[in-house]
Amino acid sequence: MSKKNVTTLKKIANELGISISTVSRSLNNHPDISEQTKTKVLNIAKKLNYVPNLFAKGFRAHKTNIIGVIVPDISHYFTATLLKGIIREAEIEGFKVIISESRNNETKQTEMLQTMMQFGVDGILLSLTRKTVEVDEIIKIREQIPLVLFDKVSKKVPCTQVVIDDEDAAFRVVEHLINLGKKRIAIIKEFENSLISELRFNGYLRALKTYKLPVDEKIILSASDISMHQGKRFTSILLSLKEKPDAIFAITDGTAIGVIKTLRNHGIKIPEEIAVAGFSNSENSIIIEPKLTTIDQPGNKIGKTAVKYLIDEINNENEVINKTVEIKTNLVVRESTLRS
Amino acid sequence: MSKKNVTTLKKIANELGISISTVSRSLNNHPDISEQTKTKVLNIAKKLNYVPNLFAKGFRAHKTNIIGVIVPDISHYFTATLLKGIIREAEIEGFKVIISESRNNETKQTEMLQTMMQFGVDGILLSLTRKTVEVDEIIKIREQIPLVLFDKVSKKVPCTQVVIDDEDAAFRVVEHLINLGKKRIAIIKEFENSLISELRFNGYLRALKTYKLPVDEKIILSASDISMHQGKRFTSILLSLKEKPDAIFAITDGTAIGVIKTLRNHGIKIPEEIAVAGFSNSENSIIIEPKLTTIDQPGNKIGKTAVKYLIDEINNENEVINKTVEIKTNLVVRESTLRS
DNA sequence: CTGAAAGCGCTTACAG
DNA sequence: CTGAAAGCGCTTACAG
Repeated sequence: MSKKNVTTLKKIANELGISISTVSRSLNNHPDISEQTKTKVLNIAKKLNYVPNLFAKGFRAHKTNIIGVIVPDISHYFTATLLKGIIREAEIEGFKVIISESRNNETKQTEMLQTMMQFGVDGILLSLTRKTVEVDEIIKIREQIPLVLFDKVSKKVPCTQVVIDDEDAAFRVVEHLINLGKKRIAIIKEFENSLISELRFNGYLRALKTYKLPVDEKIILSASDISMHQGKRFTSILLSLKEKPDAIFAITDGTAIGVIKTLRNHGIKIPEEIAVAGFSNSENSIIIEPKLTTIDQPGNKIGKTAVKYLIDEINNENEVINKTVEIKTNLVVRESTLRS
Repeated sequence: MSKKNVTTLKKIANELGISISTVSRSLNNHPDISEQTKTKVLNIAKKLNYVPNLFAKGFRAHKTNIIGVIVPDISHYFTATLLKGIIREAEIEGFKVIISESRNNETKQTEMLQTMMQFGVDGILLSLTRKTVEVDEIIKIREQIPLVLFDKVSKKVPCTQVVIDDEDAAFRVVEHLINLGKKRIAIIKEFENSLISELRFNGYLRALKTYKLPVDEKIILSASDISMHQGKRFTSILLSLKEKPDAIFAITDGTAIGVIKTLRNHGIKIPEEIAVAGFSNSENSIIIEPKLTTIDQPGNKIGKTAVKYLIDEINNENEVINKTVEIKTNLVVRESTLRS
C-alpha cells in the first residue's frame, strides 16, 4: 500500500462543488469566508481525516520546517541526551528533526551534509567527527544554509557554536582533587585533533599551575581512543611507576570506569590511595562501585540552545550570527573522591 | 540567513541560455541529450554546487523518501540501538528518518502520528507507549499510509509487527537458572498493559511448569515501573520472607542491578546464595559487579528488519502484509549466575 | 464572499 | 537533439 487515501484540498473542493481557494481559506480561517462555508468545509475535512501537506505548503514558502542533525554516533548516552534536547526544542518551534550518523567518518559527514541539502532542510545542526580536518566543504554549505555546530566543534568553521566549557570543567575537577590533598594527579586523554581533549587538558594544566603543582610527563597519558579498555591498560602502566599517582583524572567516564576496575583488582583503596574522576556523568557512573565523581554535561540544554540559535538564524533573513556559546557544567562529587 | 543561495535548474538554464527541460535531462543523464550539452551543464552544476531538491522531486511522485519513527523515549540505550539499525538500513535504501518521542503519553503519540502525516512521510515505524489502550486512531492512520509496529507492539493493531521473542527468551533465562540447581526463582515484573512483561512472565511460568517447579505467588512481584529503585525495594521484601528465593529474575537490567546492589549490601553471595538475571544486555550489565547474566536483544536487527518490511510495503502498491516477525535473542551468561 | 490563475522546483509526455 | 507545457498540493494577489 502506498499513500493513496490521502485527502487533498482538491478532493474536499470536489466533494462540496466549490473551489480549492475557498477550501484553503476556510481551513485557514480566513475572515472573508462565510461561517456557513467554513463549517461545511471543516466538517468534511474532519470526516475525511484531512491533514495539510506541509510538504506542499513549505514548497511555496521555500521552507520545510525540517532541521537536519548530524552526529558521529547516535548510540552514545550523551548523544541521546543531546538529541532529546534538540527534538523537544525543535518540536516546540514547529520543526521536525532528521537525524544522520557520520560514524566518525569525514567523507561520510560531507555526504550527509549534501543529503541534508537535498532534503531541503531549513538548517543544519552538526557535531563533528573526531578527526575533521577538511572544513572547506562545511564552510561552503554554511554559505548556502544556516548551520550551527554543537558539542564537537571546530574553530576553523565560522559559525555559531554551542559547547560546554570543557576547560573550566576540567579545571574544577582537578581543583577538587587538589582540595582533597592530592598532589600527584595523572590524566588520561586523547591525542590528535580532539579539541575537547585539548581543552580538558588545558584545564588540567591551569589547575596544576594555579596551585603550584609540578607537571610530570610520566603521568600524562594519551590514547587514540578513550575506552574502558584504555583505562585499564593505562592504569596498569601508572601502577608500575616508581612514583605512583595519588589521583587519576580520565577525560571520559568509560575510561574512568576502566581505571576503577583495575585499581580494585589490585586491591587499591579508592579514594584513600588513589582517587578517580571521570567526565560526562553517564549512567554507568552510578552503577560502578565506588560511584564515580564526574562532570555532568547538560546535554539537553546544549541541544536546546543549539536549536534556538539555529532557528534564530533561519528566521533572520540576512544577519549572520557567529558566536561561541559556552554552557556551564556541574561537578558531581561521589564516592570515588570522597573518603568514607 | 535563510536558504537563498540554493542553485535550481532554472538558474543553470538561465546561465546557459537553454531550457529547464534540457538541464534536467542532462543531469539525469538522459540518452537524448548531446554529450556536449551534458558536459556544459554538469560543469556549471558543479561550479554552482547544485543539489537537486528532493522535496520538489518527491512532490511530483508523491514520495518524500522520509520515514517517520515514533518511540516512547529516545534516551534509553536499547532505543538508541534500535534507531541506529533503523537509520542505517533506511540510508541504504535511500530514505531519511524523522524521529519523534511520544514520552509515554498516548495523546502525544496520536499527535505525533498526525504530524508525521503532515510531513508527508512515506511510512511510519511505531513503538507504542507503555499504556496504549486506544488503537482506533492508529488503525485509521494505518489505512492511509504504510505502518509497521516494532519492539513495543499491540495485537489490536492489524499490521506487520517486529518484536523479539520475549516469551522464549524469558523461558531460556529461567531454564538456565534451573539448570544451575535453583529451585525457588523469584520474578520482578510489571503489571498492567505491558505486553512485554506479560510475555516474559509467560516464559517464566512455562519454564517452571516444564521443569515441574511450583509457582509461588509470594515471589512474583509486580511494579508499575521497573526501575533500579524498584529492584532495591523488592529485594528487601524478598529478603524478609521466611522462605527466601535462591534466584531472582528481573525482567529488565536496571531492576536487576538494583537487586544486585541490595543483595551485596546484605552481604549475600551472588550467585551461590541468590543468583540474579536481567533482560536487555544494557551497557550497565558489564559495569556492575558481579557482571549480570542477561538477554541480549539485537536492537540493530529489529530496527533493520522493521525498515525492510516497511519499505516493502511502501513499494508494493496494494498488497497489505500483516505478519508478526519474531527476532531471536541470545542468553548472555555472566558472573551473576556463574559460580566462580 | 468566491473563483481563476500564478508559482514554488522538478520530471516527462508531447511536439517539433 | 531541444523546448513548451502540464502537473504534484498548496497559498495568495487579483478579479469580480
